[in-house]
Amino acid sequence: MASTEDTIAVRISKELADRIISGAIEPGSRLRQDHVAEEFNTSHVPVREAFRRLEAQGLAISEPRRGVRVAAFDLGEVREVAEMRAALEVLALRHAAPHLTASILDQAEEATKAGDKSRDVRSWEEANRTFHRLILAPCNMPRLLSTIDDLHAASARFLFAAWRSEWEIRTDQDHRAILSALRQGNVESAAATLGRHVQWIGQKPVKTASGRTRDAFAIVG
Amino acid sequence: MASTEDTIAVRISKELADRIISGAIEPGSRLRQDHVAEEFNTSHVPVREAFRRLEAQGLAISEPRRGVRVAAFDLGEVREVAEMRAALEVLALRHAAPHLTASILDQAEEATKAGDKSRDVRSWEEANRTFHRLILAPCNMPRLLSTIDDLHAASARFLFAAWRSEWEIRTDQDHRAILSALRQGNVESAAATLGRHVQWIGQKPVKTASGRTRDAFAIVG
DNA sequence: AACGCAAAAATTATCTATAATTTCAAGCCA
DNA sequence: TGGCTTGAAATTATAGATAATTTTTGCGTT
Repeated sequence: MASTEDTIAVRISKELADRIISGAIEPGSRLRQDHVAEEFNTSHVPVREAFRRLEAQGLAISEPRRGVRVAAFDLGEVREVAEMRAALEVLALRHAAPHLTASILDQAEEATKAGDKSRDVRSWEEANRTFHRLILAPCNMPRLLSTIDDLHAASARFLFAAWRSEWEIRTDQDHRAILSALRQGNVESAAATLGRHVQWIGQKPVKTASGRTRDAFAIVG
Repeated sequence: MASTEDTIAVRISKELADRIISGAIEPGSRLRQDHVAEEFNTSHVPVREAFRRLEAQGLAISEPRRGVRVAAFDLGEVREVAEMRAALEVLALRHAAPHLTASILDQAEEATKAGDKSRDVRSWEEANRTFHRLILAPCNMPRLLSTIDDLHAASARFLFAAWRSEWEIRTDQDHRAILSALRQGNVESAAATLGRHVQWIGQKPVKTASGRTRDAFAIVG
Protein backbone atom coordinates (compact mmCIF):
# COMPACT_ATOMS: atom_id res chain seq x y z
CA MET A 1 0.00 0.00 0.00
CA ALA A 2 1.85 3.03 -1.29
CA SER A 3 0.24 5.38 1.18
CA THR A 4 3.14 7.79 0.87
CA GLU A 5 1.95 8.36 -2.69
CA ASP A 6 -1.41 9.53 -1.44
CA THR A 7 -2.15 13.01 -0.32
CA ILE A 8 -2.91 13.44 3.37
CA ALA A 9 -6.58 14.05 2.60
CA VAL A 10 -6.81 10.69 0.86
CA ARG A 11 -5.10 8.90 3.74
CA ILE A 12 -7.48 10.46 6.23
CA SER A 13 -10.57 9.65 4.17
CA LYS A 14 -9.48 6.03 3.80
CA GLU A 15 -8.88 5.64 7.51
CA LEU A 16 -12.17 7.30 8.44
CA ALA A 17 -14.04 5.24 5.83
CA ASP A 18 -12.60 2.13 7.45
CA ARG A 19 -13.81 3.18 10.85
CA ILE A 20 -17.25 4.13 9.62
CA ILE A 21 -17.66 0.85 7.74
CA SER A 22 -16.42 -1.25 10.62
CA GLY A 23 -18.76 0.54 12.96
CA ALA A 24 -15.95 1.95 15.09
CA ILE A 25 -17.64 5.34 14.69
CA GLU A 26 -21.38 5.27 15.31
CA PRO A 27 -23.90 6.43 12.72
CA GLY A 28 -25.00 9.95 13.48
CA SER A 29 -21.94 10.88 15.50
CA ARG A 30 -20.15 14.09 14.67
CA LEU A 31 -16.84 14.27 12.90
CA ARG A 32 -15.02 17.32 14.24
CA GLN A 33 -12.40 18.65 11.91
CA ASP A 34 -10.03 19.97 14.55
CA HIS A 35 -10.15 16.74 16.52
CA VAL A 36 -9.46 14.67 13.43
CA ALA A 37 -6.74 17.11 12.40
CA GLU A 38 -5.09 16.77 15.79
CA GLU A 39 -5.27 12.98 15.70
CA PHE A 40 -3.59 12.83 12.31
CA ASN A 41 -1.16 15.62 13.16
CA THR A 42 -2.23 17.87 10.35
CA SER A 43 -4.11 21.08 9.88
CA HIS A 44 -7.80 20.93 9.20
CA VAL A 45 -7.55 21.74 5.49
CA PRO A 46 -6.83 18.17 4.40
CA VAL A 47 -9.42 17.00 6.90
CA ARG A 48 -12.11 19.05 5.20
CA GLU A 49 -11.15 17.55 1.87
CA ALA A 50 -11.36 14.08 3.37
CA PHE A 51 -14.88 14.94 4.56
CA ARG A 52 -15.90 15.85 1.03
CA ARG A 53 -14.72 12.44 -0.16
CA LEU A 54 -16.66 10.61 2.53
CA GLU A 55 -19.70 12.64 1.60
CA ALA A 56 -19.39 11.56 -2.02
CA GLN A 57 -19.21 7.92 -0.94
CA GLY A 58 -22.37 8.31 1.07
CA LEU A 59 -20.59 7.56 4.32
CA ALA A 60 -20.97 11.03 5.84
CA ILE A 61 -23.42 13.88 5.64
CA SER A 62 -22.44 17.50 5.84
CA GLU A 63 -24.64 20.40 6.81
CA PRO A 64 -23.19 23.84 6.12
CA ARG A 65 -21.83 25.52 9.24
CA ARG A 66 -23.14 22.68 11.40
CA GLY A 67 -20.52 20.13 10.64
CA VAL A 68 -20.23 16.64 9.31
CA ARG A 69 -21.72 13.53 10.82
CA VAL A 70 -21.51 9.85 10.04
CA ALA A 71 -24.44 8.91 7.80
CA ALA A 72 -27.27 7.10 9.49
CA PHE A 73 -29.05 4.28 7.70
CA ASP A 74 -32.25 2.29 7.90
CA LEU A 75 -33.87 -0.73 6.30
CA GLY A 76 -34.94 1.45 3.38
CA GLU A 77 -31.38 2.30 2.54
CA VAL A 78 -30.28 -1.32 2.87
CA ARG A 79 -32.93 -2.22 0.29
CA GLU A 80 -31.93 0.68 -1.93
CA VAL A 81 -28.29 -0.33 -1.97
CA ALA A 82 -29.23 -3.96 -2.59
CA GLU A 83 -31.34 -3.04 -5.61
CA MET A 84 -28.73 -0.70 -7.02
CA ARG A 85 -26.12 -3.40 -6.64
CA ALA A 86 -28.35 -5.93 -8.36
CA ALA A 87 -28.95 -3.63 -11.32
CA LEU A 88 -25.35 -2.54 -11.70
CA GLU A 89 -23.59 -5.82 -10.97
CA VAL A 90 -25.77 -7.60 -13.49
CA LEU A 91 -24.86 -4.94 -16.05
CA ALA A 92 -21.17 -5.28 -15.21
CA LEU A 93 -21.30 -9.07 -15.41
CA ARG A 94 -22.86 -9.03 -18.86
CA HIS A 95 -19.98 -6.92 -20.12
CA ALA A 96 -17.34 -8.80 -18.16
CA ALA A 97 -18.45 -12.26 -19.26
CA PRO A 98 -16.79 -12.25 -22.69
CA HIS A 99 -13.47 -11.36 -21.06
CA LEU A 100 -13.56 -13.88 -18.24
CA THR A 101 -10.77 -16.43 -18.34
CA ALA A 102 -10.49 -19.81 -16.68
CA SER A 103 -7.83 -18.34 -14.41
CA ILE A 104 -10.15 -15.59 -13.20
CA LEU A 105 -12.93 -18.08 -12.52
CA ASP A 106 -10.50 -20.26 -10.57
CA GLN A 107 -9.48 -17.30 -8.46
CA ALA A 108 -13.15 -16.52 -7.88
CA GLU A 109 -13.68 -20.09 -6.73
CA GLU A 110 -10.80 -19.71 -4.29
CA ALA A 111 -12.44 -16.56 -2.94
CA THR A 112 -15.71 -18.46 -2.49
CA LYS A 113 -13.92 -21.20 -0.55
CA ALA A 114 -12.21 -18.59 1.60
CA GLY A 115 -15.61 -17.07 2.33
CA ASP A 116 -17.09 -20.43 3.29
CA LYS A 117 -14.26 -21.03 5.74
CA SER A 118 -14.46 -17.59 7.33
CA ARG A 119 -15.10 -17.65 11.04
CA ASP A 120 -15.81 -13.93 11.36
CA VAL A 121 -17.75 -11.32 9.39
CA ARG A 122 -14.75 -9.26 8.43
CA SER A 123 -12.95 -12.01 6.62
CA TRP A 124 -16.18 -13.26 5.08
CA GLU A 125 -16.88 -9.76 3.77
CA GLU A 126 -13.40 -9.46 2.33
CA ALA A 127 -13.66 -12.79 0.53
CA ASN A 128 -17.11 -11.93 -0.75
CA ARG A 129 -15.94 -8.58 -2.06
CA THR A 130 -13.00 -10.26 -3.76
CA PHE A 131 -15.35 -12.68 -5.50
CA HIS A 132 -17.56 -9.94 -6.87
CA ARG A 133 -14.61 -7.78 -7.91
CA LEU A 134 -12.96 -10.65 -9.74
CA ILE A 135 -15.89 -11.52 -11.94
CA LEU A 136 -16.93 -7.89 -12.59
CA ALA A 137 -13.62 -6.08 -13.12
CA PRO A 138 -13.10 -7.35 -16.72
CA CYS A 139 -16.13 -5.33 -17.85
CA ASN A 140 -13.71 -2.48 -18.28
CA MET A 141 -16.14 0.21 -17.22
CA PRO A 142 -14.33 2.36 -14.67
CA ARG A 143 -17.24 4.55 -13.71
CA LEU A 144 -19.51 1.57 -13.20
CA LEU A 145 -16.91 -0.25 -11.13
CA SER A 146 -16.27 2.69 -8.86
CA THR A 147 -19.99 3.14 -8.24
CA ILE A 148 -20.22 -0.55 -7.38
CA ASP A 149 -17.28 -0.17 -5.02
CA ASP A 150 -19.07 2.56 -3.10
CA LEU A 151 -22.16 0.36 -2.87
CA HIS A 152 -20.04 -2.49 -1.53
CA ALA A 153 -18.71 -0.16 1.14
CA ALA A 154 -22.27 0.65 2.16
CA SER A 155 -23.17 -3.06 2.15
CA ALA A 156 -20.24 -3.87 4.37
CA ARG A 157 -21.32 -1.20 6.79
CA PHE A 158 -24.82 -2.64 7.07
CA LEU A 159 -23.34 -6.08 7.50
CA PHE A 160 -20.96 -5.14 10.30
CA ALA A 161 -23.71 -3.24 12.05
CA ALA A 162 -25.85 -6.38 12.15
CA TRP A 163 -23.22 -9.08 12.70
CA ARG A 164 -20.87 -7.23 14.97
CA SER A 165 -19.40 -10.34 16.57
CA GLU A 166 -21.11 -13.66 15.94
CA TRP A 167 -20.93 -15.21 12.52
CA GLU A 168 -21.96 -18.64 11.44
CA ILE A 169 -20.20 -20.53 8.73
CA ARG A 170 -22.28 -21.06 5.60
CA THR A 171 -21.47 -22.35 2.15
CA ASP A 172 -22.31 -19.96 -0.62
CA GLN A 173 -24.33 -21.91 -3.18
CA ASP A 174 -25.07 -18.79 -5.22
CA HIS A 175 -21.41 -18.10 -5.91
CA ARG A 176 -20.96 -21.67 -7.03
CA ALA A 177 -24.03 -21.54 -9.27
CA ILE A 178 -22.77 -18.30 -10.84
CA LEU A 179 -19.33 -19.77 -11.51
CA SER A 180 -20.75 -22.94 -12.97
CA ALA A 181 -23.07 -21.01 -15.27
CA LEU A 182 -20.17 -18.82 -16.40
CA ARG A 183 -18.00 -21.86 -17.06
CA GLN A 184 -20.75 -23.21 -19.30
CA GLY A 185 -21.01 -19.88 -21.07
CA ASN A 186 -24.53 -19.36 -19.80
CA VAL A 187 -24.26 -15.64 -19.07
CA GLU A 188 -27.99 -15.05 -18.71
CA SER A 189 -28.33 -17.65 -16.00
CA ALA A 190 -25.27 -16.30 -14.19
CA ALA A 191 -26.63 -12.77 -14.37
CA ALA A 192 -30.05 -13.83 -13.10
CA THR A 193 -28.53 -15.65 -10.15
CA LEU A 194 -26.26 -12.71 -9.36
CA GLY A 195 -29.19 -10.32 -9.45
CA ARG A 196 -31.15 -12.45 -6.99
CA HIS A 197 -28.06 -13.10 -4.91
CA VAL A 198 -27.20 -9.49 -4.04
CA GLN A 199 -30.82 -8.69 -3.27
CA TRP A 200 -31.01 -11.33 -0.59
CA ILE A 201 -31.34 -9.45 2.66
CA GLY A 202 -30.39 -11.28 5.81
CA GLN A 203 -32.18 -10.65 9.07
CA LYS A 204 -30.90 -11.11 12.58
CA PRO A 205 -32.05 -10.12 16.05
CA VAL A 206 -29.62 -7.79 17.83
CA LYS A 207 -29.64 -6.26 21.27
CA THR A 208 -30.01 -2.51 21.36
CA ALA A 209 -28.32 -0.22 23.84
CA SER A 210 -31.45 -0.26 25.97
CA GLY A 211 -31.27 -4.03 26.35
CA ARG A 212 -34.23 -4.74 24.09
CA THR A 213 -33.88 -6.82 20.95
CA ARG A 214 -34.81 -5.71 17.46
CA ASP A 215 -34.14 -7.05 13.99
CA ALA A 216 -31.14 -5.88 12.05
CA PHE A 217 -30.92 -6.24 8.29
CA ALA A 218 -28.01 -6.52 5.91
CA ILE A 219 -27.09 -7.55 2.42
CA VAL A 220 -25.45 -10.97 2.59
CA GLY A 221 -24.14 -11.46 -0.88
CA MET B 1 -32.02 29.57 -5.82
CA ALA B 2 -30.85 30.30 -2.30
CA SER B 3 -27.19 30.39 -3.20
CA THR B 4 -26.45 32.48 -0.14
CA GLU B 5 -27.34 29.38 1.84
CA ASP B 6 -24.59 27.44 0.15
CA THR B 7 -21.03 27.42 1.23
CA ILE B 8 -18.55 29.08 -1.12
CA ALA B 9 -17.15 25.70 -2.11
CA VAL B 10 -20.59 24.55 -3.23
CA ARG B 11 -21.18 27.72 -5.22
CA ILE B 12 -17.85 27.32 -6.98
CA SER B 13 -18.41 23.65 -7.75
CA LYS B 14 -21.84 24.39 -9.22
CA GLU B 15 -20.51 27.15 -11.42
CA LEU B 16 -17.55 25.07 -12.62
CA ALA B 17 -19.82 22.07 -13.22
CA ASP B 18 -21.98 24.29 -15.40
CA ARG B 19 -19.01 25.39 -17.43
CA ILE B 20 -17.64 21.89 -17.83
CA ILE B 21 -21.02 20.52 -18.88
CA SER B 22 -21.67 23.34 -21.32
CA GLY B 23 -18.25 22.85 -22.82
CA ALA B 24 -17.07 26.34 -21.85
CA ILE B 25 -14.01 24.63 -20.36
CA GLU B 26 -12.43 22.06 -22.65
CA PRO B 27 -11.91 18.45 -21.62
CA GLY B 28 -8.35 17.94 -20.47
CA SER B 29 -7.70 21.55 -19.60
CA ARG B 30 -6.22 22.32 -16.23
CA LEU B 31 -8.16 23.86 -13.38
CA ARG B 32 -5.72 26.03 -11.45
CA GLN B 33 -6.79 26.65 -7.91
CA ASP B 34 -5.26 30.10 -7.56
CA HIS B 35 -6.78 31.28 -10.82
CA VAL B 36 -10.22 30.02 -9.85
CA ALA B 37 -9.78 31.50 -6.38
CA GLU B 38 -8.92 34.87 -7.85
CA GLU B 39 -11.89 34.79 -10.20
CA PHE B 40 -14.31 34.05 -7.36
CA ASN B 41 -12.57 36.42 -4.99
CA THR B 42 -11.77 33.78 -2.42
CA SER B 43 -8.79 31.91 -1.18
CA HIS B 44 -7.96 28.54 -2.68
CA VAL B 45 -9.24 26.51 0.27
CA PRO B 46 -12.88 26.49 -0.81
CA VAL B 47 -11.67 25.98 -4.37
CA ARG B 48 -9.94 22.78 -3.40
CA GLU B 49 -13.14 21.52 -1.81
CA ALA B 50 -15.05 22.39 -4.96
CA PHE B 51 -12.52 20.31 -6.92
CA ARG B 52 -13.19 17.30 -4.70
CA ARG B 53 -16.91 17.63 -5.47
CA LEU B 54 -16.31 17.80 -9.21
CA GLU B 55 -14.09 14.76 -8.91
CA ALA B 56 -16.88 12.82 -7.21
CA GLN B 57 -19.28 13.74 -10.01
CA GLY B 58 -16.82 12.46 -12.58
CA LEU B 59 -16.42 15.89 -14.14
CA ALA B 60 -12.80 16.39 -13.13
CA ILE B 61 -9.79 14.24 -12.47
CA SER B 62 -7.18 15.01 -9.87
CA GLU B 63 -3.61 13.77 -9.80
CA PRO B 64 -1.81 14.34 -6.52
CA ARG B 65 0.58 17.29 -6.67
CA ARG B 66 -0.06 17.67 -10.38
CA GLY B 67 -3.38 19.38 -10.24
CA VAL B 68 -6.90 18.91 -11.44
CA ARG B 69 -8.06 18.77 -15.00
CA VAL B 70 -11.42 18.58 -16.69
CA ALA B 71 -12.24 14.93 -17.35
CA ALA B 72 -11.81 13.78 -20.92
CA PHE B 73 -14.30 11.39 -22.45
CA ASP B 74 -14.63 9.06 -25.40
CA LEU B 75 -17.23 6.91 -27.08
CA GLY B 76 -16.63 4.20 -24.51
CA GLU B 77 -17.64 6.47 -21.69
CA VAL B 78 -20.71 7.66 -23.56
CA ARG B 79 -21.78 4.03 -23.86
CA GLU B 80 -20.96 3.34 -20.24
CA VAL B 81 -23.07 6.23 -19.00
CA ALA B 82 -25.91 5.24 -21.33
CA GLU B 83 -25.96 1.71 -19.97
CA MET B 84 -25.75 2.81 -16.37
CA ARG B 85 -28.60 5.22 -16.94
CA ALA B 86 -30.66 2.48 -18.57
CA ALA B 87 -30.14 0.10 -15.65
CA LEU B 88 -30.74 2.68 -12.94
CA GLU B 89 -33.57 4.64 -14.51
CA VAL B 90 -35.49 1.43 -15.15
CA LEU B 91 -35.00 0.50 -11.52
CA ALA B 92 -36.14 3.93 -10.39
CA LEU B 93 -39.18 3.84 -12.65
CA ARG B 94 -40.34 0.50 -11.31
CA HIS B 95 -40.32 1.93 -7.80
CA ALA B 96 -41.75 5.28 -8.81
CA ALA B 97 -44.64 3.86 -10.83
CA PRO B 98 -46.94 3.08 -7.89
CA HIS B 99 -46.58 6.66 -6.67
CA LEU B 100 -47.12 8.41 -9.98
CA THR B 101 -50.18 10.65 -10.08
CA ALA B 102 -52.12 12.02 -13.03
CA SER B 103 -50.73 15.44 -12.19
CA ILE B 104 -47.15 14.25 -12.41
CA LEU B 105 -47.79 12.57 -15.74
CA ASP B 106 -49.39 15.76 -17.04
CA GLN B 107 -46.33 17.76 -16.01
CA ALA B 108 -44.14 15.17 -17.72
CA GLU B 109 -46.19 15.59 -20.87
CA GLU B 110 -45.68 19.34 -20.70
CA ALA B 111 -41.94 18.75 -20.41
CA THR B 112 -42.06 16.52 -23.49
CA LYS B 113 -43.89 19.22 -25.46
CA ALA B 114 -41.35 21.80 -24.32
CA GLY B 115 -38.59 19.49 -25.53
CA ASP B 116 -40.22 19.04 -28.91
CA LYS B 117 -40.47 22.79 -29.36
CA SER B 118 -36.87 23.48 -28.32
CA ARG B 119 -34.83 25.26 -30.94
CA ASP B 120 -31.48 24.77 -29.21
CA VAL B 121 -29.74 21.94 -27.40
CA ARG B 122 -29.65 23.64 -24.05
CA SER B 123 -33.39 24.04 -23.73
CA TRP B 124 -34.00 20.59 -25.16
CA GLU B 125 -31.64 19.11 -22.57
CA GLU B 126 -33.36 20.96 -19.76
CA ALA B 127 -36.80 19.77 -20.84
CA ASN B 128 -35.54 16.24 -21.25
CA ARG B 129 -33.97 16.24 -17.82
CA THR B 130 -37.19 17.59 -16.33
CA PHE B 131 -39.15 14.75 -17.92
CA HIS B 132 -36.88 12.07 -16.52
CA ARG B 133 -36.75 13.67 -13.08
CA LEU B 134 -40.52 13.97 -12.90
CA ILE B 135 -41.28 10.33 -13.56
CA LEU B 136 -38.38 8.98 -11.46
CA ALA B 137 -38.38 11.20 -8.36
CA PRO B 138 -41.35 9.45 -6.69
CA CYS B 139 -39.27 6.30 -6.28
CA ASN B 140 -38.11 7.82 -3.03
CA MET B 141 -34.59 6.45 -3.26
CA PRO B 142 -32.24 9.36 -2.60
CA ARG B 143 -29.02 7.57 -3.31
CA LEU B 144 -30.31 6.20 -6.59
CA LEU B 145 -31.62 9.59 -7.66
CA SER B 146 -28.40 11.39 -6.92
CA THR B 147 -26.41 8.81 -8.88
CA ILE B 148 -28.82 9.28 -11.79
CA ASP B 149 -28.36 13.05 -11.53
CA ASP B 150 -24.62 12.70 -11.92
CA LEU B 151 -25.14 10.49 -14.96
CA HIS B 152 -27.47 13.09 -16.46
CA ALA B 153 -24.76 15.70 -16.01
CA ALA B 154 -22.35 13.48 -17.91
CA SER B 155 -24.96 12.89 -20.62
CA ALA B 156 -25.55 16.61 -21.02
CA ARG B 157 -21.82 17.14 -21.41
CA PHE B 158 -21.57 14.59 -24.21
CA LEU B 159 -24.60 16.15 -25.84
CA PHE B 160 -23.29 19.71 -25.77
CA ALA B 161 -19.92 18.57 -27.05
CA ALA B 162 -21.58 17.04 -30.12
CA TRP B 163 -24.38 19.54 -30.78
CA ARG B 164 -22.60 22.74 -29.87
CA SER B 165 -24.76 25.00 -32.03
CA GLU B 166 -27.10 23.35 -34.51
CA TRP B 167 -30.10 21.45 -33.29
CA GLU B 168 -32.98 20.12 -35.24
CA ILE B 169 -36.48 19.91 -33.86
CA ARG B 170 -37.74 16.40 -33.34
CA THR B 171 -40.78 14.97 -31.60
CA ASP B 172 -39.98 12.51 -28.88
CA GLN B 173 -42.08 9.41 -29.51
CA ASP B 174 -40.39 7.47 -26.72
CA HIS B 175 -41.48 9.91 -24.05
CA ARG B 176 -45.03 9.72 -25.32
CA ALA B 177 -44.97 5.92 -25.39
CA ILE B 178 -43.65 5.84 -21.83
CA LEU B 179 -46.35 8.19 -20.60
CA SER B 180 -49.08 6.30 -22.36
CA ALA B 181 -47.91 2.98 -20.93
CA LEU B 182 -47.77 4.50 -17.46
CA ARG B 183 -51.27 5.93 -17.82
CA GLN B 184 -52.48 2.43 -18.66
CA GLY B 185 -50.67 1.02 -15.68
CA ASN B 186 -48.37 -1.00 -17.90
CA VAL B 187 -45.16 -0.49 -15.93
CA GLU B 188 -43.22 -3.24 -17.63
CA SER B 189 -43.78 -1.76 -21.06
CA ALA B 190 -42.88 1.74 -19.82
CA ALA B 191 -39.70 0.41 -18.23
CA ALA B 192 -38.70 -1.48 -21.36
CA THR B 193 -39.19 1.60 -23.52
CA LEU B 194 -37.27 3.77 -21.06
CA GLY B 195 -34.40 1.31 -21.00
CA ARG B 196 -34.15 1.33 -24.79
CA HIS B 197 -34.71 5.08 -24.92
CA VAL B 198 -31.73 6.15 -22.81
CA GLN B 199 -29.42 3.75 -24.59
CA TRP B 200 -30.09 5.34 -27.94
CA ILE B 201 -26.85 7.01 -28.94
CA GLY B 202 -27.04 9.75 -31.52
CA GLN B 203 -24.26 10.32 -34.00
CA LYS B 204 -23.31 13.50 -35.78
CA PRO B 205 -20.36 14.69 -37.86
CA VAL B 206 -18.52 17.61 -36.27
CA LYS B 207 -15.56 19.68 -37.38
CA THR B 208 -12.44 19.27 -35.33
CA ALA B 209 -10.01 22.06 -34.55
CA SER B 210 -7.83 20.93 -37.43
CA GLY B 211 -10.69 21.46 -39.88
CA ARG B 212 -11.31 17.77 -40.47
CA THR B 213 -14.65 16.16 -39.68
CA ARG B 214 -15.19 13.24 -37.37
CA ASP B 215 -18.23 11.65 -35.76
CA ALA B 216 -19.38 12.78 -32.34
CA PHE B 217 -21.62 10.65 -30.17
CA ALA B 218 -24.08 11.52 -27.45
CA ILE B 219 -26.98 10.14 -25.50
CA VAL B 220 -30.16 11.65 -26.91
CA GLY B 221 -32.79 10.58 -24.41
C1' DA C 1 -38.27 21.77 38.80
C1' DA C 2 -38.85 23.69 34.15
C1' DC C 3 -38.22 27.23 30.93
C1' DG C 4 -35.92 30.86 28.58
C1' DC C 5 -32.31 34.00 27.93
C1' DA C 6 -27.32 35.42 27.71
C1' DA C 7 -22.63 34.83 27.93
C1' DA C 8 -18.89 31.57 27.15
C1' DA C 9 -16.91 27.84 24.71
C1' DA C 10 -16.49 25.15 20.86
C1' DT C 11 -16.63 24.59 16.07
C1' DT C 12 -16.91 25.70 11.22
C1' DA C 13 -15.51 28.40 7.27
C1' DT C 14 -12.38 31.28 5.32
C1' DC C 15 -8.03 33.91 4.66
C1' DT C 16 -3.03 34.61 4.60
C1' DA C 17 1.48 32.64 4.72
C1' DT C 18 4.93 29.03 3.90
C1' DA C 19 6.94 24.73 2.25
C1' DA C 20 7.34 21.35 -1.27
C1' DT C 21 6.73 19.86 -5.89
C1' DT C 22 6.14 20.30 -10.66
C1' DT C 23 6.47 22.67 -15.00
C1' DC C 24 8.81 25.23 -18.36
C1' DA C 25 12.30 27.40 -20.74
C1' DA C 26 17.01 28.79 -21.44
C1' DG C 27 21.51 27.29 -21.86
C1' DC C 28 24.93 23.74 -22.47
C1' DC C 29 27.12 19.73 -24.33
C1' DA C 30 27.38 15.87 -27.51
C1' DT D 1 20.20 19.76 -34.44
C1' DG D 2 18.70 17.26 -30.52
C1' DG D 3 18.66 15.77 -25.99
C1' DC D 4 19.95 16.73 -21.29
C1' DT D 5 20.70 19.71 -17.27
C1' DT D 6 19.62 23.47 -14.38
C1' DG D 7 17.39 27.27 -12.40
C1' DA D 8 13.37 30.28 -12.20
C1' DA D 9 8.46 30.62 -12.19
C1' DA D 10 4.24 28.60 -11.39
C1' DT D 11 1.48 25.62 -8.86
C1' DT D 12 -0.03 22.39 -5.37
C1' DA D 13 -0.33 21.05 -0.56
C1' DT D 14 -0.25 22.09 4.10
C1' DA D 15 0.10 25.10 8.23
C1' DG D 16 -1.25 28.74 11.15
C1' DA D 17 -4.32 32.64 12.12
C1' DT D 18 -8.89 35.01 12.09
C1' DA D 19 -13.85 35.80 11.59
C1' DA D 20 -18.40 34.07 11.88
C1' DT D 21 -21.68 30.78 13.48
C1' DT D 22 -23.42 27.26 16.36
C1' DT D 23 -23.65 24.76 20.57
C1' DT D 24 -23.29 24.49 25.34
C1' DT D 25 -23.53 26.12 29.91
C1' DG D 26 -25.17 28.54 33.66
C1' DC D 27 -28.08 31.72 35.76
C1' DG D 28 -32.31 33.98 36.79
C1' DT D 29 -37.26 33.84 36.57
C1' DT D 30 -41.66 31.77 36.97
